[in-house]
Formats: sequence, structure tokens, C-alpha cells
Amino acid sequence: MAGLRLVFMGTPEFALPALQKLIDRGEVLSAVVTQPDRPKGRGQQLAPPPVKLLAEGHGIPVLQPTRVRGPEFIEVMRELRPDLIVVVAFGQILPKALLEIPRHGCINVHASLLPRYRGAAPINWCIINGETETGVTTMQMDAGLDTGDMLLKKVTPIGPDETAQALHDRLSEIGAEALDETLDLLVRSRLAPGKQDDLLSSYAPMLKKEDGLIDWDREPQTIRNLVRGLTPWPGAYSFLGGKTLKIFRCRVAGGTGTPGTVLQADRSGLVIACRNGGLLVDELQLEGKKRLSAKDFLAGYNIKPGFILEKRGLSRD
RNA sequence: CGCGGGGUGGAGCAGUCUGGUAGCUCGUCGGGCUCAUAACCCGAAGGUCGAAGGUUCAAAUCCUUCCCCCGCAA
Repeated sequence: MAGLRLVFMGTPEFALPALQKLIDRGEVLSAVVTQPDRPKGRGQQLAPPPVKLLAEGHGIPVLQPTRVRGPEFIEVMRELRPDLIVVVAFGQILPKALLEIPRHGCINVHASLLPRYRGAAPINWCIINGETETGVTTMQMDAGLDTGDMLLKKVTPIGPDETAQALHDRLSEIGAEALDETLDLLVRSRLAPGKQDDLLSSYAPMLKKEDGLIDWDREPQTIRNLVRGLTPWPGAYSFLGGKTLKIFRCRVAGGTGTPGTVLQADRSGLVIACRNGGLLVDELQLEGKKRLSAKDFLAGYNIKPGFILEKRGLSRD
């Protein structure tokens, strides 16, 4: 609301609250930049990114460059003459030439307490590593990956049962608030950028499918963190009878046995042996089947103590 | 046309290849046992086998089309 011309860059759902916030503030959005429509889901239907839908719903011009580094796109941006670019989970690295266009540079909302968990999947890795708190950081972008000067930070605790999905949803809202406050500070020239200490930095790389493979020779709590951190995607999994078995909810339990062995499979629950304990599975899903409670699962499948969860499938990998 | 699995009483599954009385583990309801119970015993109800058409003396099962769900892949 300070006569600033803004361009918003973002792609997935995480970016929605931030964009909505800009709209609610009444900012002048000359364009929204998002990734191209991509084939998604079963049947490979071409699907527009969530940000595109929201932008179109508000009549904001949408740009979907294939390569944000391309000179054509840079030129288009120059002509837009933005005073500031706001970037939230866009999905491509912005080149220096682009960063230098706006008078106020580019501001990014990142879902971690920088300098920790720089990179594509900070929310998931925080939970996987068993962190008890995280947050969002706004920063003045530079050419590095999440290495820009920090502007504003918001901390939030991670619940012991919180999944990546739930935390994602909360952080996206907190991110919108952080952006809101950062812009307020910007227009009043009250921003106080702080350098990141590279020595304290860590990296949260994009998740790969294989990150979800459960190593039963780990502590129950470690496995539980993995399950929480990878829910709903890509999911923590093991194999049963050569088929992928995803685990969505579980608790730490007692028990002793060879890691990966079914210790218990009755009305009291499904328990798998881990290192120094067991994992009580509450919700799971077998390849090709629906997501089920352990109770329903055990009703239909004849699983008995002694069964072993394999480390590999039959015809994959 | 991306690859694949599936739709069977309220839930989850078997049965389909090789057509011929629809079954299992639970749940529900009733009864019993018990100080008591989510435990145990006895009994009962509940299904146009996703939809439509076809083949057949006969279709959950074979053929055709359609609808819906899910895994992989992105």
C-alpha cells in the first residue's frame, strides 16, 4: 500500500497464503510468475500450479516461463519495472540479473529458521531430524541458495505428533504473517538485515522417494520421525510380500526381536521390531490399496508374528 | 492414449484362471459365562458380487462398454 509495484513468484500451495496476503493488503501486483503447467497425477493430466489458479481468480496477469534464467524472461521482467519481487516457494533459482531488477530487490519467505535448513524441503527434514521447533525466515535474496540477509524470523514449536503436512499448513500461514510484517518494515525503512552465519548452516535437499525407505535397525523414535516427516509425501515405507507398505501413523512401543519382524498382529495392534524397541503401527497402506487403520488392515490380511518386512520390493529398484 | 492394482453383507479381504449352494477375520444384534471385561462360548440378522449389455441350461466368475477408488510415475 505504498505505491510499490510488486511481482509475486511462487508455485505450490505453500505460497498461497502469502499471495493472498499481498492481495488483501491491496498491493499493486503487476504480475504473478509461476511454473508452467505440468502433467500431474494418474493419466498425466496437465495441471496448473495452485498459485496460477489463485492469481487468475483475482485477475492478475500470470507468467509461466520455462526458464526463468532466459534472456527473454529477464527482458519481460525489466519492462514490468517492479519495485519489489516477492518469492515464495517458486521452484527455480533466480539469476543475478533478475535479482537486480527491482529497486528493493527480492524478498523470499523460507520455511525454516535460517541459516539452518536451507534448501527445498526444510519442513520435512526438520521433523525427520526430530527438531522440536522451527519457523519461517524472510530474507533479502542474493545469488546463493537461501543465503541472503535475514530480515524477520518467526519461531513455532513442532508438536510431538505433528506431520509434515500439518506443519506445512501452519508454516505457510506464519510465512504470510512474516511477509506482512516484513513489508510493513520495508515501507517504513525499518528493515535491519542480518548476515547468516554459514558455520551454523545446514542443508535440506529436495526429498527423494528413497528417503522414505525405513531402516528397521533404527530406534523407534527415529523411524517415527521419518514417518511424520514424510507424511503425506513421499511417505515412509517398507515392503511386505514384495509390495510397498507405507506407514502413515505410528507410535513407539516396547518389544524385542530382529529388526523388521512382526512382533504382534492382533487386536492389541501391529508391532514391528526396531532397534531397542518396537513400532506400533496405527495407519498404513499397501501398494494399490486404500489407506487403512491397522485394525482394518489386520481384519483382511493374515499377518502373523514372525512375518518379516523386506528391504526391497520384488520387481522394482 | 504413461505403467499397474482394485470395486463381493457395516469394515477389511478370499473366491474369478478351471462358470454350478457366496466364504473368512472383525463389527452389529440376541443369549450365555463371569465380581467384571475390549476376554471367552452359543446363536441371529445383514449381499441386486460397482453399472449396463452380451454369451450360456446356468455368470461374482467368460466377452464388450461405462463409472468410481488406489499404487507407481511426475
